[in-house]
Order: sequence, then C-alpha cells, then structure tokens
Amino acid sequence: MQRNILRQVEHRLRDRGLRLTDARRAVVERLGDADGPRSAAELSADLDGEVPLSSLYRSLSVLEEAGVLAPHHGVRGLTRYELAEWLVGHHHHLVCTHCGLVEDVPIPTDLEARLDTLIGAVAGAAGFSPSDHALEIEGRCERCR
Amino acid sequence: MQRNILRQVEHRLRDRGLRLTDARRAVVERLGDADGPRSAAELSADLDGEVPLSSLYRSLSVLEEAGVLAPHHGVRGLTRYELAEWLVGHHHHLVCTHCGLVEDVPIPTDLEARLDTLIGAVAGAAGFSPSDHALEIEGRCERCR
DNA sequence: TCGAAAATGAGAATCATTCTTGATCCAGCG
DNA sequence: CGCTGGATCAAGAATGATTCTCATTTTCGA
Repeated sequence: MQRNILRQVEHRLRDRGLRLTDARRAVVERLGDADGPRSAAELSADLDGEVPLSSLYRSLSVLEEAGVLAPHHGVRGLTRYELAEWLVGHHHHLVCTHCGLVEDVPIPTDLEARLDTLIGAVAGAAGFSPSDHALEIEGRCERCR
Repeated sequence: MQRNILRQVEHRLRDRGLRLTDARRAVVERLGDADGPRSAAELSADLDGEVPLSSLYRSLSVLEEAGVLAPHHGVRGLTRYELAEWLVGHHHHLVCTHCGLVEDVPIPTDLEARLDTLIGAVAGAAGFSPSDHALEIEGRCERCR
C-alpha cells in the first residue's frame, strides 16, 4: 500500500485529537493491502491475534467515526470495512454469490458520470438528497465459476 | 397488494413440496404492502406477535430458500427481506443515512439497459459472470432532510 | 383413515458486536 | 523531572439478532 495513506490518516486523526496507534496503523495497513472489505474476524486472523478482538472493534469504530473507514454490510450480520473513498478512490464491488468474496472494481469515469446524473434524477423525484451510492455486482467469481 | 402474488408464491412453494401456511402467507402479505424491506422484528410488530419469533425466522428463511424473498443486509447486523424481483419487478433502493429507512425506487428502463451493458463489461474484465446487481442510493430522506 | 413429510412453538444456544470498568500511556505543563 | 488529564487499552460481561433443538401438531396423498 502507499505509505502516503498512512500519512493522510495520521493527519486526519490528529485533526480530531486522535492518535494513530499501533493497532490502528495495523488495521489501516491490512486494509490498504486487501483487495476488498474485511471483517473484524478476518483482520484478527490476519493480525494473528496481536490485537484483542475488543480493541480491534474499538479501533474499527474509531476509524469509521473519523471517516477513515467505510463499513460494508454483507451476509449473515457480518460487517466488513474498507478504506474510505477519499483515500483509495471511488469504486464498486463484485460479490460472489457462491463463496462470499467481495472484490473492488473501478468503473470508467464516463459511466460513473452518467450514473451520477441518473441517480440525482431518481432520488430527487423521491424527495431524497443523494450523498453517495453503491453498486454491487453479484455473480460468480473466477474460482467458483 | 396484488392477490396474484399470493397465487404465484403458493405455486412456487408447491413445486418444491412446501406449503403456503398462515404464517408464510402473512409474511408475504405484509411485505407486499410494504414500500421497502422489512426486518423480522418489524414484521413481528406488524403482526402484533401473532407469529412467534422463532417461527417467523423460520418462515423467512424457508421463503428465502424458495426464492420468494430476497434478503437485504443493512446496518448493525439487521437483515431485512423483500419480495423477490420476479414477483415485484426490478428496482433499487434509497437508503437514508440518518434514520436507516430503506425505500424502493424504480429506475427508467433506458438507464437500466445502459447499466446492464456497463456491468457486463466491468465484470467480464474481472473474470466475473454477473447474475444480478443492486444499486443503493444513500442520502437523507424527506423527513431527515 | 394412516403414515410420512412438513410445520410449529418454546426455549436454549450461538455469534458478532457493544458496553463496562479499571488500568495504562503520553503530550504538555509547571 | 514528575504530575495531570485525555486518549487508549484489555478483559470479560452483556446485548441483540438469529439459529438450533426437540417434542408436538398439522397436512397431504395413498
């Protein structure tokens, strides 16, 4: 992952009187290397239990609160997190209906622009003020094909 | 809701050796009248506790298994269900980031067509076989504006 | 009408997540 | 240098949604 990200995160936390501690840095690093959202349990395994689960959850919610992480709610009450879009850019998700894998995928800017226009129209008509959107493409991944 | 739906559901269940019992009918009726996905707890309240929670959960998973309901995973480990698209047509969701309300919204067919094309291209490039997609528009609803 | 399969209800059990409590760390200050 | 308060941490209890168990009941077809 780009070391740049850690600097941005540290700065953002500092702005809010928070610190970039070891646990938080570890979480950001793992998510920066991942190719999709990760759950607390997955991160804990990645970290080989170096961070107690309770602390890990707390780190995740602090980072979410600070806008560093974005939550992603998937199957069976599992919440997975990923780095917020201001850190890694706008993207969408491919979700494998068979194995549950979630993978990031970028979308060409021209389509994204059209999507934005459409969303504005649809939401406005319903009295909604759209602030963001998420497109999930479901299907079978390469391995589960 | 259209009575038609109940007939289709009954037929589909029958095909799989399942019955359209009182509890299942009640669930389908409530969801048919709702303007968005509903959780087990919300349905239980709607039904004034006529159906025990354990039975309600079972009904929901049987109906999901049979392809009658589609699950929708929202914040805080809440799973909400709605009638599957073959019963009520393709649509997307407006999600209020403030109060959590989820509302159905139809999308003009021309945009939907463009979306499909795009999705095919993006997914194909990543080795995915897309079978479905979900677009969630986040923002503030009329009341939380 | 009988028997097998399907369905039910009540409560216990599970699992991810959150809360509570008390200890620890650290930057800035005197 | 040592104190002080906010920030952080660890450990376990608590919570809340969901699933499981099991004994009982209902339903459908032969």
